[in-house]
Amino acid sequence: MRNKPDTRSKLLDAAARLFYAHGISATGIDAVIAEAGVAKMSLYNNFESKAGLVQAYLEARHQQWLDLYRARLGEEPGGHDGVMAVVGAYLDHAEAGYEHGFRGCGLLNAAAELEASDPGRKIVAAHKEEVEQFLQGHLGKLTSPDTARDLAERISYLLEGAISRAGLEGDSRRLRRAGDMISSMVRAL
Amino acid sequence: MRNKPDTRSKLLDAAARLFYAHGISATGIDAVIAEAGVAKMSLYNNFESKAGLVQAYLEARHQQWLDLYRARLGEEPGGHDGVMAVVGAYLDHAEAGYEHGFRGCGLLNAAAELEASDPGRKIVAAHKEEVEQFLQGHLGKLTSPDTARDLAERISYLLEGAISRAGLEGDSRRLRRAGDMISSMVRAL
DNA sequence: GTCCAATTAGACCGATCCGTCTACCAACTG
DNA sequence: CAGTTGGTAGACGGATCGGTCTAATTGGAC
Repeated sequence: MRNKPDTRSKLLDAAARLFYAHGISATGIDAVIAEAGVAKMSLYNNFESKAGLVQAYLEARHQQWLDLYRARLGEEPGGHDGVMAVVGAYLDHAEAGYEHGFRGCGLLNAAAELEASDPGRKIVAAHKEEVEQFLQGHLGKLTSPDTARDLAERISYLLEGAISRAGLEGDSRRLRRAGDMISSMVRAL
Repeated sequence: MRNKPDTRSKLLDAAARLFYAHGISATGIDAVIAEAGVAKMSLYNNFESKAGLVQAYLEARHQQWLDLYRARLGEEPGGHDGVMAVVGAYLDHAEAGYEHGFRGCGLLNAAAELEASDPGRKIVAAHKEEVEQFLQGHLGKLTSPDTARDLAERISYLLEGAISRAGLEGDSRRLRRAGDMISSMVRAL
């Protein structure tokens, strides 16, 4: 195996930057390899096609969110803290300092330019479903299963709506306001 | 002036179908004119460029939403009915029977593939802001201005989040559930 | 030192991109 | 009638698209 700089990672990082900033279809293969500083054949050695690179991008983005979430999540968090760890992961993503500006949730943006039948949409749908499950788990410590389920759904909508509107405006303020709403909803349980 | 079939409308309708179903960058000019059944020069007689066509698409989509909303809005609606007219417009869009499937809010999807600096994003941001203002106006009939403002913001997030998740799943169920949440929130005022 | 697998730069492919241009045509206006 | 307007069909251009290929080079593993 070759040593560290890791061609595949360079490609994935470059693709992530460009896909997020300019969109997926607007980003050509040549732009990705130039940004990665890598030969074109290296892309096709590591990924089956552009679609394969997109798939890997979606999965990496999902994993990144999980990492942010786990970093926010202490051990044995209470219900309120657990919910706020989810909110915190959204805030971290929004405030990550993108070169070309914050443009909302990368996974939602990607899904928005994929055909209805594209398997990438399922990845994004599953990711959002998993986030809702995390919320439901935390809320279950504070209230009945039925209430936890309903509230998790409601909080999911608040978060996704807030990050969409925040993306349109280019900053995280609306996400912070949604976080405040969510915090007080959970505290009121 | 030429008579009815109206070349410009044919182009705008064709562009709307293709842009919504396949995304904007993935839709070429040649596909648009083929779908419209129109010569290429007719596109450039009616629009400055593809970007101009996109701009017109965004404005038309905004106008369509306003039409759906006004159709739902009786005269002198009460606060609850007014809010539910907004919700109804979202539902109408979701259930409009797209050839290639429901894929969420066309304006959010479009914004998702526009650069942060693209003027089209401002159109979408302003549209969402206007929707929130409508909500605030209706809620103002039922409660204090401060509460109306806060609740309008919250309902906006619920709606945008619900339509995003509904789009990922390809049907309007999540939007209906959000509508139920919103209805009971407003009734509780 | 020899081998091997990964990487390199870049030529090359056919297809498609957005946009321009020409030449012709149909319908309405005066 | 002549003139104007907006449409048609399609060739054309240069750029870029995703993807393949070759030939030379690299850096361990043995």
